[in-house]
Amino acid sequence: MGTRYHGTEEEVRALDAYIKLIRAADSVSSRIHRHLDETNLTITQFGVLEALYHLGSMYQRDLAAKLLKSGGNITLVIDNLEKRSLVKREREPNDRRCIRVNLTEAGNQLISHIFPTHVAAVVAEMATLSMSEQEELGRLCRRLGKKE
Amino acid sequence: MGTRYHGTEEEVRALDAYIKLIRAADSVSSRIHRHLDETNLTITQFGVLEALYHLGSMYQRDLAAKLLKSGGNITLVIDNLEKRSLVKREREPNDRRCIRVNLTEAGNQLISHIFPTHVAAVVAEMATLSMSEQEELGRLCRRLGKKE
DNA sequence: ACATGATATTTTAATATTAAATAAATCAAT
DNA sequence: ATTGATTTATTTAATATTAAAATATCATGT
Repeated sequence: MGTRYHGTEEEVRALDAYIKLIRAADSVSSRIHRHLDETNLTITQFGVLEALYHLGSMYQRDLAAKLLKSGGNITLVIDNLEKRSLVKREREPNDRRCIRVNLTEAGNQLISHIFPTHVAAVVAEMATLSMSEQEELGRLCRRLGKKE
Repeated sequence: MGTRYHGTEEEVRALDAYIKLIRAADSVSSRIHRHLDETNLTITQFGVLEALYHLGSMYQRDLAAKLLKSGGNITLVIDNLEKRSLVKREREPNDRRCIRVNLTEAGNQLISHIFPTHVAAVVAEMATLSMSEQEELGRLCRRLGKKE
């Protein structure tokens, strides 16, 4: 009972920073996305709508790359959004392997309605840190994420 | 096509820091846990074994709280670990609602074998940042995570 | 033209994850 | 002591997620 890990200073510092990073991302993200409850959107579904809203219609391949998800996953997420008529598929004539995903009118209405709420939630959540601290966090995280 | 979000400075900074935080946590965690591939353990399964290894036997309730997962999820994860004989369940005599989860000998062997690899991966990954940067990241993340 | 290889999507099988409903055990309070 | 509320674990239903296999399409080189 209670034998916590005792490593070198370097190890303890790395483990500590790592666990705090994971926990912060987890709890911040779940608080920020709480407003999605009313819409019955999952985080990934929101991510798809948001990408289409800001970048225009996209291939499933590009959605997968942008959202860091597998192709099979995107297929299912698009299926579920399509069932709710929030997006529609369209086969690309020039390259019939590809499928272009578009917002429907309903999808566009929904995301344009909830995106400002999302921004407000992000701002409120990050306001725990000062402006310069947010910038510092961004710098550190970018270096950590950008490895390969 | 390509209409990126244009908000106030405050909004852009918050959104930027937020997305970098999420991406860093995601990619760092997936790189760190790559070594689990050989063991066929999922991240949550690893989390359960690690908690039991360092804290001793625990109730499912406490595992759920520590790993920030729902009770139903923990039930399934323990099911799958139990199938592989890595943990065992034991009803608590004093309070028969509770179930105490223990490492088996095989579970103990496995986690004590892979934990040093895990630590090495964390150290290597976090070495992108200097010691003081790791500490700064930890401080910022702790404040962000600790809200409520 | 045809074989080969690469790419995009879908499907399948397994686990994760949550919310909600259920069942069992305990606790509290009159 | 009995009723009522709380707590713990399980089950169920739905979506997420990945890896791997299967399909379909395109591109290339001969």
